[in-house]
Amino acid sequence: MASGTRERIMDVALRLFAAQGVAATPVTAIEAGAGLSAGSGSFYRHFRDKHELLSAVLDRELAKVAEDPITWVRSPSPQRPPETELAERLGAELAFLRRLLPMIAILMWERAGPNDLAGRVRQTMTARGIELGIADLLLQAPTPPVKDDPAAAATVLISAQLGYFLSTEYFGAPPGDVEADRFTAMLARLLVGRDLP
Amino acid sequence: MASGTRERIMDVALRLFAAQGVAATPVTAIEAGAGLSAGSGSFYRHFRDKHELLSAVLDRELAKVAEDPITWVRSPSPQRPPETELAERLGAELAFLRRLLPMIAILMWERAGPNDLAGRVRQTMTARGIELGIADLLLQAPTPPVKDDPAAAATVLISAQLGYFLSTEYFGAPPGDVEADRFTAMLARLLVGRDLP
DNA sequence: GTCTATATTGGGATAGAC
DNA sequence: GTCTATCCCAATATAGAC
Repeated sequence: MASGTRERIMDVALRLFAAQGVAATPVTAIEAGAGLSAGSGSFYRHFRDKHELLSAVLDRELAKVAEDPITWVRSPSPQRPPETELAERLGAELAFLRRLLPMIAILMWERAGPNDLAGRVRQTMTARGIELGIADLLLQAPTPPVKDDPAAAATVLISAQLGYFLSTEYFGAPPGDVEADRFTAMLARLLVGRDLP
Repeated sequence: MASGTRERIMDVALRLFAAQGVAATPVTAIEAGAGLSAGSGSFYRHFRDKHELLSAVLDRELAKVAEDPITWVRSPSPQRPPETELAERLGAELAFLRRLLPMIAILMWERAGPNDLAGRVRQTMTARGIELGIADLLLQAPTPPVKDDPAAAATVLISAQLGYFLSTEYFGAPPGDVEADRFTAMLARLLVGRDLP
């Protein structure tokens, strides 16, 4: 089918937009990447302009991410220590953020844009339970600080994950060159607060 | 002095670059903002091209930030509980990040660029003790997790700060709408781990 | 639906007068 | 050191043949 072209255009655009920004990605490059002739306006048979393309790409991607469940082990052995379970969940969450990365990258570039990109991405992150789904797990092993203010604890958790992720992606390395496993393990340990004085 | 123009150009450029990105900021806009005639090439009497301007702006800004000490209370009353002191220090750190914001924003936009922007900003953040200066404070009140792996704990700390900050700046709101004080207080509490089971 | 060709604009950069 | 004027190119978008 010839209208797979539209899909191919969106695939390429997502990749290029994320890699170099919307402004820095000429339509000609998108055409080339989609197997069309570089200077031809063939692109415009499929989208009115670049902005419409951007919208379409984001909608499709957000929809995909929204469908695709976070794959983490749904506590198969319910007797494991809570910090282990939490650490695993945190790892899955980092992977989920990695899926969102292209959109986050675009968001950074298009901050000033007319579309409410921030809102749209934020909504997906929220809806996917990145924010709220956490709180209930925290409540499984609540240390006093967490019990006092679960929302703040969840904020610390999400912030740490997001910061670690963005630092790795944008600065090329995690803060302090600590690998992901070590990071999530520590974060889980601090939240669950086992071995204490 | 007429060569204050160069400084004015850099001032305007920093603002515009941070607000809308380098690519989206035409030289004409910079000229206009600096009080020069919009279409004139007067800009080029001061900088060879936009890339040189970008470099100059970053260097100047990084130098400024490097000189300017983080203003936090250097433990005036040494008997305060460590989580209070830590919370204060975390607050000062957030303010410091806010100073770095324009450069972080530029970094996000210019990720693909030829200059090693990421490296330069990262170096400043590191040099300023954002990474290492933390560890010693942590050691003032080391909970077992922190004692076991101070580097990982520091990474959690920095990541949380960075994530909270970026989320606020780019998504328009902190994760979970928790204000800064509540956030830093919780982070400090989790790290210092006072009241425990 | 894709091509070649082209109109058109916006922005980077230079020339030369003042 | 700033101006006016201009060149040049890259990129958007369209026209019309196939």
